[in-house]
Amino acid sequence: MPSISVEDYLKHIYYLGEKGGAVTTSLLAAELKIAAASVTDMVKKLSGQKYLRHSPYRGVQLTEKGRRSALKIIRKHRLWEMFLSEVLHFRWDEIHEEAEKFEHIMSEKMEDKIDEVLGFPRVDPHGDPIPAKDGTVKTIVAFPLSNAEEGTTVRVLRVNDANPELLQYVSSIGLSLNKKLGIKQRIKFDNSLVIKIGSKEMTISSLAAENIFVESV
Amino acid sequence: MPSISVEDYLKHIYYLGEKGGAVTTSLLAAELKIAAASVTDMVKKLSGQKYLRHSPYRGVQLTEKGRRSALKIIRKHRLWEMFLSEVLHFRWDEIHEEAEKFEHIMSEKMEDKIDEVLGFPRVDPHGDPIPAKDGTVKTIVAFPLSNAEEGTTVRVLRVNDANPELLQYVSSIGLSLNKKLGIKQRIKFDNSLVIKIGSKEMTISSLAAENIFVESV
DNA sequence: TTATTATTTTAGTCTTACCTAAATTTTTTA
DNA sequence: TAAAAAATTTAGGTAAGACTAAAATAATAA
Ligand SMILES: [Mn+2]
Ligand SMILES: [Mn+2]
Ligand SMILES: [Mn+2]
Ligand SMILES: [Mn+2]
Repeated sequence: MPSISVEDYLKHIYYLGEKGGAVTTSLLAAELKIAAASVTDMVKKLSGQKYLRHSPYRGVQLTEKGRRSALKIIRKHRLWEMFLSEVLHFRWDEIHEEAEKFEHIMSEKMEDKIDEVLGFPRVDPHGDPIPAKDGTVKTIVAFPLSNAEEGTTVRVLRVNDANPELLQYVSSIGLSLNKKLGIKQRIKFDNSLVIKIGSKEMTISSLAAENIFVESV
Repeated sequence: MPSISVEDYLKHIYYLGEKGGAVTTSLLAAELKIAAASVTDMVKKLSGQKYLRHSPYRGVQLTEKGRRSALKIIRKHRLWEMFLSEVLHFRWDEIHEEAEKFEHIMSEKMEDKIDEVLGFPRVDPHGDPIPAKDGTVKTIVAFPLSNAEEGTTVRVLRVNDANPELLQYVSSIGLSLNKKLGIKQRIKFDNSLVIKIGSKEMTISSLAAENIFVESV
């Protein structure tokens, strides 16, 4: 069984890999909030255990074994978020942090029970896909709200769950998954957007819009 | 925050203390399945942090601080067992082991949510009291079934939850919490008991009877 | 294309929580 | 009540996973 640290490394390497581009030591160090030298140590260990390939000075890439392990943890994380939200009625800005701990100690039996109680959900409360047991993940085709064009209408598919303050803010303006938004105007000066939710118009900053993912409608 | 190891030490020191008698290094070592020398190390550390008092070569005793910490963990453990049993429908022989891990990572918020969802239970699925938040514990007055007298009737109040096989066996003979038992006969040779549950008579070994706690009725 | 800067790795430590073997203290037995 | 046995502590180590500082390598700028 991989340790909690190993699981966290694998998960974050997977996340960074998904974003595209090389997964470098410094990127990982920033993501995990661990010194670069420590990351190098661990990377060498994980490489020895065939979880990933390491080209010194270049970066890392998960092997199939590493990818599978990462997806197992991500599945547990997202199922647990769903459970916290649906069954224990936690707010959607609270669940990510709780899930960060539970993902490491959930047995497979617990994973199955929760999956069943929830009715085998495919998507977590932030719109992220829940990887299947066989290692399949549905990719969600969405683009950042910040790229939406003036005059179009979009639907919210996903919100970055790593920042509770973003999630609180997003809720507070009445925005949630599957809501439709009208893109009224883009402010040149700071790239903020004037959007319409239901009958209300409001302005949303570029930073917030970069973390909200939508599809054209 | 105490580490997982520290929490386990405190919890098991509390358990041993409850049984009466001195809590010695060797007792703790056996309980925790850790070498005696390692226990001495940790005991010195915990003593330095005022979780307990240590008389070298004599044993340890929790301070009020230590007792409080122990009860917090035990509360989480038993609430979690309740939750696994009531909400996720785990069998009563499975829940103790799962709870051993979760007790260490449950936040206070999670503890409160679960308490609420369960309707503020006082007793766990094995009949053990759930300590209150203020550090109060209801003592359950019960004696081992192995001490019951021939010809009496008793009610099951508690079953030792540390051994899954015992729990499976206990269920399989139709025995559960609050069931009434007639004590028909004690076999001198091996101290086994002939008991009556409902209309069925059966024999139960002395070892099993020592782990089932009852009251006279 | 060389010099400067940034990134990555290596070397050497630290802490936690364990271990075994040896020394010390307490308890039991003769 | 002294010797033997058992329990406990001390001494010396290990492994995991972190750290800082220094050395090596790669990327960028002059
Ligand atoms: Mn999350
Ligand atoms: Mn999520
Ligand atoms: Mn238990
Ligand atoms: Mn229990």
